[in-house]
Amino acid sequence: MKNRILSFSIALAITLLPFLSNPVFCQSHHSAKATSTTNVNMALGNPSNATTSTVNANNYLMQKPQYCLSYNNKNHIPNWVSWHVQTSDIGPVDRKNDFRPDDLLPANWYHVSSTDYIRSGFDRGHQCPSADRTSYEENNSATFLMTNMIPQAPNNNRITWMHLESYCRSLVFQGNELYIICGVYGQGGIGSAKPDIVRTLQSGVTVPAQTWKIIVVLPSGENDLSRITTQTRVIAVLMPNTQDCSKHPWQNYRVSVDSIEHLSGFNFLSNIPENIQKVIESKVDNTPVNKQI
DNA sequence: CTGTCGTTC
DNA sequence: GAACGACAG
Repeated sequence: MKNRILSFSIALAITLLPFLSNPVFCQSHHSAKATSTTNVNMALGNPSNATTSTVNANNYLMQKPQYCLSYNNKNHIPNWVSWHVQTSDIGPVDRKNDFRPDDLLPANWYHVSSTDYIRSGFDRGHQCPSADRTSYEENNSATFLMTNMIPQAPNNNRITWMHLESYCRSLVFQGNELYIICGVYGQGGIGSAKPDIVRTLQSGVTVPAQTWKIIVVLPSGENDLSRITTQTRVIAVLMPNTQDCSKHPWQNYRVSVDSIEHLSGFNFLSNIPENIQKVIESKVDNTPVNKQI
């Protein structure tokens, strides 16, 4: 009996240790300024008022140490995924490639599997990128849950979108931390299998028409949203989920946050004071980007 | 030319 | 596990 309790305690400690030492998770506890939420990954707000009620199946909130999302059970893809990235999130861990269903979805819902995208002409496109979560194995592994994936046209995913992801990481290495949120809009994309518009994969997963992303750039520092001012750089893009997306670099797809709000009906950056939101959401980023990334 | 990143099969 | 494409350096 004694041994059992002892071995259970050890098992518990082993289970909890990586979790408790995970900087992403720990930081979520002292993001004092994040008002309605304690998770650093959605510190700037919950753009669709997603909830953890299973009744709210098409706007179902999932909070993970690595990222947060609103899941759409009708479309079988997330409405949006939100995360925070800083230098400590990027480490030595190899890409795990363990694409798999997300067991944390309610048991009676359809669980998208890794094979649902097979031969569809669309990539299993990460929302929170693998390369933004390489500090610990479990953090990288978490990005391969299918609730973090959308059917993404290969040229969108591997070229234009990836260049923006790389550019974001270069901003982190230059001494910034980023609050990122991205998601989908509409239905019907053009993948690599045929030149026609595809509305759903054979497995029933919705193919979005557009992908969008919003990046708030802050110099690395204490996790305090009061540092966000009218001068804070915000990059927002909206691009087609098609193969010819890559005809232009991501810079050409820059828009205002306002325009994505009008399109989607979401309310972004809602934890920032209104007067500041007003200014930074109406601008279109025009910072020159030297390299072709 | 090698390394990185995101993929497919 | 092998191979691919698009870069960056």
